[in-house]
Amino acid sequence: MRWEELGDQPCSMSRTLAVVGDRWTLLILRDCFLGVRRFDAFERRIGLTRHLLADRLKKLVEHEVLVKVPYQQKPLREEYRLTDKGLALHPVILSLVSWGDTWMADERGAPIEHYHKGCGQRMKPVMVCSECAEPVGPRDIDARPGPAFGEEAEKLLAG
Amino acid sequence: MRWEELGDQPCSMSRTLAVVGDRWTLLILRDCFLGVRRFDAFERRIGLTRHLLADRLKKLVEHEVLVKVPYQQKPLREEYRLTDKGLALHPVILSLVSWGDTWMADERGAPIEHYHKGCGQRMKPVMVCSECAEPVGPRDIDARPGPAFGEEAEKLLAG
DNA sequence: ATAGTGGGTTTCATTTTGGAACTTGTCAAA
DNA sequence: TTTGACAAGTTCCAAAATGAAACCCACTAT
Repeated sequence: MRWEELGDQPCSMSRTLAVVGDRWTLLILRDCFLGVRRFDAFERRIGLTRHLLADRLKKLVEHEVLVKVPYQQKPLREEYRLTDKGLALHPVILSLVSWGDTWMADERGAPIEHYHKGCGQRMKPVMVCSECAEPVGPRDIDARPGPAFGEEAEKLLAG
Repeated sequence: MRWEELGDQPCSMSRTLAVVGDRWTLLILRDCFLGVRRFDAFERRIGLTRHLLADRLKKLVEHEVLVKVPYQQKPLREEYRLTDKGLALHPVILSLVSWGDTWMADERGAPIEHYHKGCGQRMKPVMVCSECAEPVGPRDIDARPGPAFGEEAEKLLAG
């Protein structure tokens, strides 16, 4: 299976990964949430080649995760900003960072500390249920195929 | 920058991506959370080549996200199970799936529906602050470099 | 006139991936 | 007793993606 086919799977995770499931793309998005907007800033901070950076930014714009917004005319210069669709990826970034803080830190602890502006305390993100607000763990969720789950995909459940 | 260097960055996200930042790896983990444990089951469900599957599983075992557990002798057969470190990736998988449900679904809706066993209702995962339990959005977090943030990395903040 | 900046594109060698066949140890059926 | 199947890989080769470096273009500042 190739990249493009991934997006056609009857699985939300496959479809998500078809858009952001790439280490460079996720690092670009991390920087977007930190306020980075320009081509050369991404290049310097992330250390990827211009070639790939141009390609990944183009794909993110095609998928409407980022938009190009002019910030100057003569010569035309555009910067990349998160759309609502892009901003909605915040929990993804947050959970990746949080896992790294907990499981991949060295003896000095997490490189970046996160403070919640609302309560002022140092925090970790926690996943809860939208309906009852209780924390959700790996065994707390029942996944049932809905109407959009194709028939040909049913057989995979058996496998 | 190559894969391996990524894990040496003073950034929890880079370190996380050095372990799981790969579309196949994330699809393997999705299946792990659905209870898949065997080589050929991963192969059939995900549709990746055995070559890559073997490579990705080996890396996940090296990083202690999965463990190999024998389930039969003569001939020896082993299955892959999530460790505590692996189980801790649940919020990552959940947030990826949830984003896909919201932003990549077709007109028929999400392919899989998620029910919270605790309250029985159809749910979405929500990120909240560990300290005050309020939902956290992109603008609600203040990221400050901690003691483990290297000096050479400070300059990136300016860029 | 020269150098610098921002945002790329081109070229080409090196890596990674996809696809398919082959391996090893064991059991079960014809 | 040959044949086939299963599970979990490994090997081989062609095709695709990546990394490094150079090049391009429209401006601006010195």
